[in-house]
Amino acid sequence: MTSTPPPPLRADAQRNRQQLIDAAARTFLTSGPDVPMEEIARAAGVGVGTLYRRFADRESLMVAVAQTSLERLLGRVRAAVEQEPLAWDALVLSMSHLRELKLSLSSTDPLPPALHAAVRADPAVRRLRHELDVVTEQLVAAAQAEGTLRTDVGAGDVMRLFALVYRATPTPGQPGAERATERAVAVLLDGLRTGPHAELPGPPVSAADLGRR
Amino acid sequence: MTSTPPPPLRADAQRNRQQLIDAAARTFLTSGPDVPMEEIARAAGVGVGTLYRRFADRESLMVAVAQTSLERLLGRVRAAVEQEPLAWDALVLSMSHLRELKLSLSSTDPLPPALHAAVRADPAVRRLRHELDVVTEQLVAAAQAEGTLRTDVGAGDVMRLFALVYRATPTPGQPGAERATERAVAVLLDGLRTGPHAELPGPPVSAADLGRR
Amino acid sequence: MTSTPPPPLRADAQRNRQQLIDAAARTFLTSGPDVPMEEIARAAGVGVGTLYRRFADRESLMVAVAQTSLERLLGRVRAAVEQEPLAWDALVLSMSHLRELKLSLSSTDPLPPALHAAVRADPAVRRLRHELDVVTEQLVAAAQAEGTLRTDVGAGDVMRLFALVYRATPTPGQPGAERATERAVAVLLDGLRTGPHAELPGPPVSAADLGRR
Amino acid sequence: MTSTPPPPLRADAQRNRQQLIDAAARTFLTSGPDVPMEEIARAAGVGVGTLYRRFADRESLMVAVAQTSLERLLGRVRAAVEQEPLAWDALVLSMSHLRELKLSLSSTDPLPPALHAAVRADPAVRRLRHELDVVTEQLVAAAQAEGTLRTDVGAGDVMRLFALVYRATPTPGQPGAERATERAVAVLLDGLRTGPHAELPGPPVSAADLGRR
DNA sequence: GATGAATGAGTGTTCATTCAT
DNA sequence: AATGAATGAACACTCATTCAT
Repeated sequence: MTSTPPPPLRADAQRNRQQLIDAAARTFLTSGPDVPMEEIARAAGVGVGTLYRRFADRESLMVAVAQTSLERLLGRVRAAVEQEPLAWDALVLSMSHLRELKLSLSSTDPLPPALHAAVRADPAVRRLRHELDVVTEQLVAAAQAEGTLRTDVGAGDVMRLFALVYRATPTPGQPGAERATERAVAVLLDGLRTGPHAELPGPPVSAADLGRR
Repeated sequence: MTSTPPPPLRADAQRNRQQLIDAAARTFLTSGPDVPMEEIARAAGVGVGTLYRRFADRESLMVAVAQTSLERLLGRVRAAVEQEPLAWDALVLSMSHLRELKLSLSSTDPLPPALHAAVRADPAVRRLRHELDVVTEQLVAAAQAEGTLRTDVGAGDVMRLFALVYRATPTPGQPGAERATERAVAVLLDGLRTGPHAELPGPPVSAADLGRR
Repeated sequence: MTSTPPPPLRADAQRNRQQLIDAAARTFLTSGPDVPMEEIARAAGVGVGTLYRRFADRESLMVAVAQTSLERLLGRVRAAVEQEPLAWDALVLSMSHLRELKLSLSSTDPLPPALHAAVRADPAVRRLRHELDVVTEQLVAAAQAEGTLRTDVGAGDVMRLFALVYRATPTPGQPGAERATERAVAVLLDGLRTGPHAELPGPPVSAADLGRR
Repeated sequence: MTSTPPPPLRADAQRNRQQLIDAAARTFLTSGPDVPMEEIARAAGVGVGTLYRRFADRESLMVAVAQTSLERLLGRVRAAVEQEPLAWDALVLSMSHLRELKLSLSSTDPLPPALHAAVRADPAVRRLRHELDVVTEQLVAAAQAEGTLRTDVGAGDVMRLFALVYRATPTPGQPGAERATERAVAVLLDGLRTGPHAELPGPPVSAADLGRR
């Protein structure tokens, strides 16, 4: 309707907005995607009205949360690439950050279908998702080139496996659950490492394939 | 309060009850544990009133669904034990049935806490769960004895891994997703098979440990 | 619609019907006029279907209860007239039976308006009510003639006063409440007995006046 | 759980709250304690949501109504004490206000047991009720001292008698019913006034005894 | 700009009444 | 004729969203 994009928010408004997103992320994590909007507002220390001033509805809020999470993840993956000499280590470290992402990586989430679709359709999310795919593909290729990662898997296979395992971790997590998740990841890594493995059915799944469903 | 247990249902009511449970299982699967009760009733081809006549509330319905699923799973696991000469194959086959079970294995599910607790507290569920634990422990021990399963994992580790992987499969599942899940399982199996693996953190997780959280 | 009145019920059906009415009376008393029909049926030891075969709906059932109660009351009043030499005593004894009548004397009851109206409109109830009015008027006149009852009250005044006092008695009644009701009645009687009383506002209220509202 | 009591309501909300209570009182009076909440809301000119924002459920609403009514009654009783030179007159005037109170004096009401209990358990109601008891006891004692009230009754007897009589008055009340109630009260007063009365069964009932059941 | 009050649609659950067995 | 299963309308209560202050 309006032809001018909204002007960038003033610094304090920007900060304010980010606080809302953080509160929402936290609240979604602890109480699921159905939490009353009022609870989110309360967690952010503002009234519902204020929340709605920034985000038209639950959908836009969730999209914003997803954007933020993906940005953060992407940053961490890039940092891992910088810091870890071995691509395998960078890959494992990167994937470990999926854990905090339950809400944003749409392929792994039991979001109500409408929300799911909205998140996936958001341009910023798509762009971030694409960048993440690219970096992960590079990492996977590098790890395979250095001989640490089995060569019959694609970035899609890897992402999916980690997403599945991390997804069920109960957020606050008692020590027992933490340990159990670590063990599951370790088994997974043994299955992914170069070695004497059985043949996998079908061709490797690329990062792009993942999103295609 | 009442001294006589309710008499067994009339044959038609019994059939009807099972239809409701099946419809509920299907509907929970496709639309999550929050589906309107009315939708479940519709899926079963009855009015809400009928649904409520059989099940006092959503909770009892879900408990009934869990019981049924667990019974079915247990039956299949036992059949697998009978049929497969190799414990490894029996174990893999057994676990593959977890796929249809998203709702009943409480340790793997994002049920609203109240429902979750109700399911876990139900005596019949507890009993079935226990029997399942026992059989799985035996299977795991047998597979380790025959040298196919790595010896540093427990039945809890195995159940959890399969539950995680199967859980995310969108039930009706397009071919692409099917294939991706098969590949994920295959990688997992490579991680579980006896072989040159990295050391796992902590002691094996038993089936009972799983339920303990 | 049908031009022939229903044939009198067979003896056993008649008995059956009366059992239903008694169960209903008991249940209305203990659980109010809104008790689920199913509970009434259970109290009578039959299925709801049977209840509905005899009484088209809650309304007819309540009318039947009212009829029965009024009949019983009328019988007792007549017996009191026979037995008590003093009209005053007969009156007091008669009125004491109002206590069991909470549901039938429409003028004293917080029935839902629809039920209230239905009961009052029923011809049998009207007839019984009228007979009761007649007898009470006679009793009142006799008591005034014998000099025991103050002469500026009508049968309507008397009935209303007793109805009010008895109405609040909690049905199962702990001893304390019983005693309190007895005391209230005694004060009332002191107000009704011939003696040095203040003048009452307006003319005496007849039994017929009572029903007129 | 919360360490800060809710802040006082904004002025408009305060007004609104009172309107809701008044509407509820009126509606309970005319349509019984089971009226649809929606009807109460409509009577107050607001949506159901607004009603529920102020009162968590029917219970809290009824408690609020009871509080308000008791407060009003207490105020009137105290005013009567101030204004009437004769304790007898103050007592009669006080009691006449019970008429508007059907819902709050729990000992006289056919509320569903759960509501009844909730009202009685409310601390504010208990306190008001206690204050009312105290004042009434004083009034009764004064009237007995001045020789107008018979000495063998307690405040509990008096309160109960008036409550009974006033309770049945249909609130909007046609002239006939008004008059009939006045006559009933007059008879009652004749029974309570000092004079040649029959002996009452048992000891006087105090105000506290009333609440004890 | 922020707040929280108001709205009303949506869903769980109950129960009067009907009807197949 | 008796039973109790099925139906659906009705009501309590919740919460996303809008709007007056």
